[in-house]
Amino acid sequence: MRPRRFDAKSGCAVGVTLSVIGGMWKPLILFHLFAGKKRFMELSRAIPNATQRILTLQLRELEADGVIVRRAYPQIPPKVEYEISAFGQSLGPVLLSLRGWGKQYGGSIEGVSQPHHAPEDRQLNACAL
Amino acid sequence: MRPRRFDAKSGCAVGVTLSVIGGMWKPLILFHLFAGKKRFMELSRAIPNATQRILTLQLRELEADGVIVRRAYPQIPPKVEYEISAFGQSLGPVLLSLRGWGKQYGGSIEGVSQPHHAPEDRQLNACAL
DNA sequence: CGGTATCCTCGCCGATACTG
DNA sequence: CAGTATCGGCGAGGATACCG
Repeated sequence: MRPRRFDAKSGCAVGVTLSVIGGMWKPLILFHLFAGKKRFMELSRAIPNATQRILTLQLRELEADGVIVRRAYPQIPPKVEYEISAFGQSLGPVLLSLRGWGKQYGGSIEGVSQPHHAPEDRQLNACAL
Repeated sequence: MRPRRFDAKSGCAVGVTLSVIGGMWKPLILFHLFAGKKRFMELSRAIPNATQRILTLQLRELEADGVIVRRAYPQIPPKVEYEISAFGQSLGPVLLSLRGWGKQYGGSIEGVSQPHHAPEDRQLNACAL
C-alpha cells in the first residue's frame, strides 16, 4: 500500500482526494486525459517539464487509484494509451472547482504569477480545458 | 515571496489553489475556522497531531494568502484569534467539493482507510462540517 | 498563552543513463 | 516507443527546547 502524503493524519476526506490528485503533475495529466485518450509520448510532449520517470510514476499512481486506464498493445514498437476511467470521470467537477478558484481568485494573492497566457508558454495549453 | 509547491511549474490554475489549501493541515484548519472564530489553543487542541510549530507556520501562510485573519490582543496572557476572511469564504465550495469526492468515492480506492468515525478519534471531528 | 529557534528525517522530484 | 535504474538535492513537516 503506497504511502499517501495526505493520508490518515490529515484526518479528513479532503486528504483522500488530495492524495489522488495532489501530485505535482497529476492535475495537468488529468486535464490532458480529460481532453481524450493519449499515448505516453503525447503526454510527455504536452508536459515537457515533467521527466519521463516522474510521468511514469504519477501515471502508475493514477492507475493504481483507478482514475485512469492504461492499455498496452504488445507490439514493436510498443504502444501504450492512457485514458480517464469511468470512475475517474467523477473527478471532473472537483478539478474544475480547483481550477475555477485559481483562475478567479488567484490573482488576489501576493506572489502568485497568474497565467500571462504568453503564447510561447506551450506547457500551459492544458489550461484551455 | 514564499516558494509554492505547485507554482508555475504545474502551470495550471489548479496549482494556485493547491498552493493555498495544499498544506498538510490547512484543510483541517480551514474546516475548523469555517465553523467559527477560534483561538490558537483551540485549534491546537482540535488538531493534536500538528505541532505548535507547524500549526503556526500554516496559519501564517494562510494569513499571507489572505484567506484567514489573525487578530492579536496585546494582553497578558496573550490572546490571538483566527477567523476566515471574507476572501477566504470563497474557498468554501472548493473544500466541500474536495471533501465530497473523498467521502463518496474514496472508499473505492485500495489502501485508503475511510473514516471509521470511531468515537475515540477526536481529531476527525472537523469532518462533521 | 502563543509563539521562536534549532536540528533532523523522509520522500517527492529531478538529471542522467540504459533497455526490451 | 515506453519505459526502468541509480544517484542525489531539497524542502515540507516533525521533535524538542526555550522565550516574552
